[in-house]
Amino acid sequence: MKVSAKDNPVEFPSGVTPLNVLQSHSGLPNDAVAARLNGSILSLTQPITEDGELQFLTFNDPEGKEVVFHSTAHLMAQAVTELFPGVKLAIGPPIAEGFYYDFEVERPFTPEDLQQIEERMEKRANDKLPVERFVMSREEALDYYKKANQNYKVELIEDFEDSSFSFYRQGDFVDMCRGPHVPHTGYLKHFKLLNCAGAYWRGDENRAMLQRIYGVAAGNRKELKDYLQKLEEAKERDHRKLGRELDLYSIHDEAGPGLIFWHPHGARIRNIIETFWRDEHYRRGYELVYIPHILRENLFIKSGHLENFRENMYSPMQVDNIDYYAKPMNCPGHILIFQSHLRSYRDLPIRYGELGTVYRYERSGVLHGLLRVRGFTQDDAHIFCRPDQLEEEITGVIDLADFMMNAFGFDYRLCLSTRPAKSIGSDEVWEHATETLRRALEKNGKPYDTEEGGGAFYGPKIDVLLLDALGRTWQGPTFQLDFNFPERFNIDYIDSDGSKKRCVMIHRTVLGSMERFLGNLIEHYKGAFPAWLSPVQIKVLPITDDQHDYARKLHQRLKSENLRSELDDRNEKIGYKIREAESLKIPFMFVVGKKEAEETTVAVRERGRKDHGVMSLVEALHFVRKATEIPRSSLQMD
RNA sequence: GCCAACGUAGCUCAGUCGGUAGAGCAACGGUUUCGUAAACCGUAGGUCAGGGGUUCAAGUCCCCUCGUUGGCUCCA
Repeated sequence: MKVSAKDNPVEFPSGVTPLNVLQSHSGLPNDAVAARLNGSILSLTQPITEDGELQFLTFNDPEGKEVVFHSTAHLMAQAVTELFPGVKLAIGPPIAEGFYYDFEVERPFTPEDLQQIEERMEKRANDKLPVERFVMSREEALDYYKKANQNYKVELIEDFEDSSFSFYRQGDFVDMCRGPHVPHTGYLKHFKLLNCAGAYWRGDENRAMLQRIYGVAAGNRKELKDYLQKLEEAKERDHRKLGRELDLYSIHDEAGPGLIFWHPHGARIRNIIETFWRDEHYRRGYELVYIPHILRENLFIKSGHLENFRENMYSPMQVDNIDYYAKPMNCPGHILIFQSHLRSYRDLPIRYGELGTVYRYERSGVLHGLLRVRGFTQDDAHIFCRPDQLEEEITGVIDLADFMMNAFGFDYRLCLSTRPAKSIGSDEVWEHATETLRRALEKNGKPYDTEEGGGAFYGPKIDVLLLDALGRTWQGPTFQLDFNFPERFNIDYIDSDGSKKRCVMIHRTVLGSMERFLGNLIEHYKGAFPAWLSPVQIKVLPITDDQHDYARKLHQRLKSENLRSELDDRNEKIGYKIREAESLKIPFMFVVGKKEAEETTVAVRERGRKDHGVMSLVEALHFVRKATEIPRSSLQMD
């Protein structure tokens, strides 16, 4: 049998293991955790029976990482099995940043349990128990798990058609698993259990609630430390913490959970973004509209919201014996405006935009700061167009979203979601629409992912996933094609031949919602907003009382230049004022002492310990202007 | 909604065995007039989330409700 490793073909007897190869060759990674042969991933101890090129995988390869995560999940399950006799095992897969395992136990795990489990894991890792693969027939496997009273495993087997199943054994612990795994538990050195939580069996809320333990593993001590540090940094960036510290917003038990109160500084940022948003939409041929917040029941019957979205809607209020609902979406309102006239093919496309506030009932357990709320303002728009305009419109929307993401410094990924199992409309229409989206994406040139079956029931969509400064992704803007509303509402236009034709409708946001976007933005910038967004751009800091007159005049001058300035004329030392301005993340500080007042100059300090020295007023204004400029797109207007 | 943990001053947090509420910062009043990340002295601030129970006595133990946090499910 011929196996080549590192472009070095060597004959090996059939049944050689990657570990053998590793030991008989120099120059191969000594930290390999698994191998790849002809596209499939192998344990290092798995005998090779076919020719091919052998590659070794370390923790730095995605597949190697997965193997380590998975093996660590097994190690944890072993520890839990030993410490909690009678525990039932469910599943324990690797996930993007670690692993988890679901258990059914007598009582939920406590933080002390986690520590104990972790200690037991370390012990078993030190034992360097060999991890051995073996196979049982379907009947043997079923019998084995039935006898062991492991009903979740029994259910898993019953759901598969396979005639045999692979198992892994380490010490006394056995788990059914596809593998592959590390050769022995001594490979697992750097791991930490993070938290435990309830999780439904198979994600179904009607089924048993199991206890899930999450953990993380790393290739070495430093990587583990770095990962834990990243978690700490995420805490420092948390928009709920910064929102309070920077006095941006609050939520009140008294008023209701999930409802946001924007304080002056938070409102200031939101206002800047909204003005920016409106200007850009007018520039791009959108018309902005306003619609009421409560609408009659019949409209939501017609739209299908009461049928499909009722559980997310607030209970109705009765007026003159008719039910009115707070709107959970803006589309029905925009459709009514569209339908207030007969529309010609020449009128299209019509783009109605609105910063439209909607109310949705969200289950109490899902609320989260600004990111998941019950009342929020979507940067919504609905585009009504002819089928032949669809591609150009989508292209325009992608371009607008790109502009927005760049303006706020977000990197992003695009994702195309196709037809889900439960959906309306003909295959032909779906195919055409999906292809149109795909063409627009191709033309755009940026890479994109495809999520098969991820679309809405009424049409395919493109999602924009924001990547923040920590590399975390957030669901942001979304563009959805809709075949449902045009049918339900008979949204038509008169074509050039005088016949009625059905419109195509696009729902889109380019930020997501103001609340969620602001939340993302706070975390992205760690509260240190660029000057154009900063609620306060300049703090004027007189050194002693003698400069108060000059400082006040300076502050007034800055305000008259449309700069957002605040004056700190409290009786405090300059170090104290600077410290506070720094912690409030104000971009510029104009320090004025005796010298500056006499010479009509300012000592300019920039956020982050940068002293730019003394400047004339004109210079200082010029300096600040560059940073406070509002981004504009270089549109080719025709 | 479900599982778990948590809820003490505006914020961050102490509070032992059940014995009657504490610090730092912030606020307020003074003193100080100061050159790039915390001057000094003083004052005030609490229905210990809310309600019920056990007890001679509850921030502390038990139950219920509300809220928050981490997950599950769902989503902008």
